[in-house]
Formats: sequence, C-alpha cells, structure tokens
Amino acid sequence: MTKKQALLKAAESKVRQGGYSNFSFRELATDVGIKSASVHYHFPTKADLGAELARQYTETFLGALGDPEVLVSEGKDPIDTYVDLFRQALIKDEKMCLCGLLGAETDCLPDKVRAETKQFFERNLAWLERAHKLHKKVDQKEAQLLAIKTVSLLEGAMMISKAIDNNDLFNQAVALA
Amino acid sequence: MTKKQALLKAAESKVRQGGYSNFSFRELATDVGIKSASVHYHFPTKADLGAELARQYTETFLGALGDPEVLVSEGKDPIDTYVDLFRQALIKDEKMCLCGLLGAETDCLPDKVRAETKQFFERNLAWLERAHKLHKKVDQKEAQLLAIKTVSLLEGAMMISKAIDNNDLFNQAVALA
DNA sequence: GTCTATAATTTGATAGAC
DNA sequence: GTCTATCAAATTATAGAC
Repeated sequence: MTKKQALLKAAESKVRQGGYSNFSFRELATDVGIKSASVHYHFPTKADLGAELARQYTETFLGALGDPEVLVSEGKDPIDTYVDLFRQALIKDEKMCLCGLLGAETDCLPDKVRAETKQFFERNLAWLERAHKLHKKVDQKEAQLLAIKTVSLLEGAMMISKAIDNNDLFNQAVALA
Repeated sequence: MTKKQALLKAAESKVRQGGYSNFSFRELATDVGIKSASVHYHFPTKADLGAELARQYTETFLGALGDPEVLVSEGKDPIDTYVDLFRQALIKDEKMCLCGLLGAETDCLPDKVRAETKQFFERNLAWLERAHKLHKKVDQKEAQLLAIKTVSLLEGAMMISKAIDNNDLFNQAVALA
C-alpha cells in the first residue's frame, strides 16, 4: 500500500469514529511513520484529504455493491446485498458509515468535502432506486420512495446501534415486517 | 434567561451543526457576552457542559412529546406527534437532532456525554414502544421492533436530508406506505 | 460571577534543506 | 518524498484579583 493510501486508511478509521475534526495531520503522520509536514506533500490541505477520503469511500462502497442487474440475474435480492454491506460496516469495523457521520455534520464541512458526501447519498439513492424497480417491479415513483426509506433506515439504525452500543438493534431495525 | 441557559442554548446550536468538537468555551463566552474563564464557573469542564446539554435536550424533547396515553385519549396518533417533533427540529431549526449527531460520534465522547446520549435513545425507545402498543394494539415484542424502526428511520431521514440539502427527502422517508 | 493573565498543548500550514 | 524548524492561531483549563 502506498503512503497516500495508508494515510487515507488511517483517516477513515478516525473520521468514522469521531467525524471530520477527529483526525489531524500529525496523528495520521505518526500512524504511517512519517512527519506531519510530509502529509502536506500528498494532500495540500485537510479539506483535500477529506474530499479524497469521501470520494474513495463512495467508490469502494458502490464497487462492493456491484450491479443490481447482475445481482438480480443471479437470483439475489439486491436489497439484501445492500443491507449486508451496512451490517458488515457496523459489525466488522465497529464503526459508523463514513458519509453518515459526515452528512450529519454537513453544515460545518469544507465545500469540497460536503460535495463528495452529498454524492455518496445521491449515488446510493440511484442504486437503490434501480434495485427496487428490478426486484419488486414497482414504478419509478414508488422505487424512489423505497430508496429514500431504505437508506434512511440503515443510516439511522447504524447510528442508534452505536449510541446504545448494541448491534442487535441494527438487525431488529432492518428485519422485514 | 440565565447566563447558564444562554450558554447551553449557544452550545446546542453549534453541536447540532458540527458535533461535540464544534463549540469552544471562547465562542460560547463571546456569544453570551462574557469571557471564557467565566464559563468554567458554570461548567467546570467541557464534558460537564456537554453532558448537561444532552440531559436538558432529552428532557425538553420528551416533555414536548407529552404522554402517549393522553395523546391517544385525545384521539391523536402519538406516532404522528413523534414524527412532527422531528420534522420541526429539521425544518424550523434547520439542524440535526443533537443526540443523533452525538450518537454517531459516540466512540469519541467523554463518558458522561456518551451516557446522556444513550439515555436519550433509551427513553425515546421506551416512549415509542408504549405509543405503538397503545395505538396499533400490537404485542410487546412487535411494539419494540416498531419503536426501533421508527427512531432509526427518523434519525436517518434527518441525516440524509441534511446531507443532500433537501427537506423533501425527510417527508418522503416518513410518508406512510 | 466575572475578570485578567497565563500555562500547556494541539492544530493546519509553510519555508527550505536533503 | 521526507525532513527540521517554525509560525500563528486556537483550545481546555487554572490561579488569583475584584
């Protein structure tokens, strides 16, 4: 892994625990074994690092989801795949969704970080809309509503499971019926 | 309003925008017209202020909800009342739920702030459980599930509406069917 | 209750050598 | 790419006067 990727990885862990303000160039530098001045070589400003972090997180997340068309053609329910990815983020990493935390503090983010955070949700909604249309055969408008409800429920369930410190809550929140 | 209440009010606004790290004693002091050292007279440490903030927010929130039994006896759906309180927080204040934001960054909070944040959700779940049992006449276990789903959906819908900067999303997320 | 003064630490960022 | 050195600003907190 390149130093740049190691810096982003260290930053992701910290932001997913305490938000945008919960990492400093000095801490990241120590984590990867360089000095804070060197971090500025890879990322001119903190906002640059934050924006790149959100951008890569979005890419990785959507990449892990795959194409809803392909999932359906394999006989899978794409919504189950979506829920499982959130579950994994919470249970395995024991952390919030990066963009969930950033989204909540959107008013205080640098412009470019806020823009990337917004993109995460726009692309997630687009993915879910397609998934719902394919799987449940609902119309456009209904698929849109279901997409909004799905991502809202999942982000909220993550947040509350963290707050109460009980992952069972997540599973109960996302259980059918 | 006492200076102490004014300080808490100023802190609430800041935390609901950017989280626990988004207020400093100096800023609060300036907002209410005193010096930062004087803030320590009212709140020994930042954690003390944060804990008191979350505690009062919880009290005010549950106080505004009222008793679900009374609401039902007046012919109201207590869940509608609950949704409306969240809607008001988002639309009128243009801010996240205080404890939603704090809950998301729970891992990095001082112990006493984390504890008060947890209480907010425990008491909200208890309120919703009673409300669902009264209104929909479901059994205990089902009411518990509905409570978890309700608060998850609302907190998540707030977060995403903030992130995408479109309050219509909130209304779509919480719309029935 | 509020002030001045100050301490100790952390932060984001830059200049310039290697 | 990474370093040393440094800066200006901000932060939480305390001591002690009024």
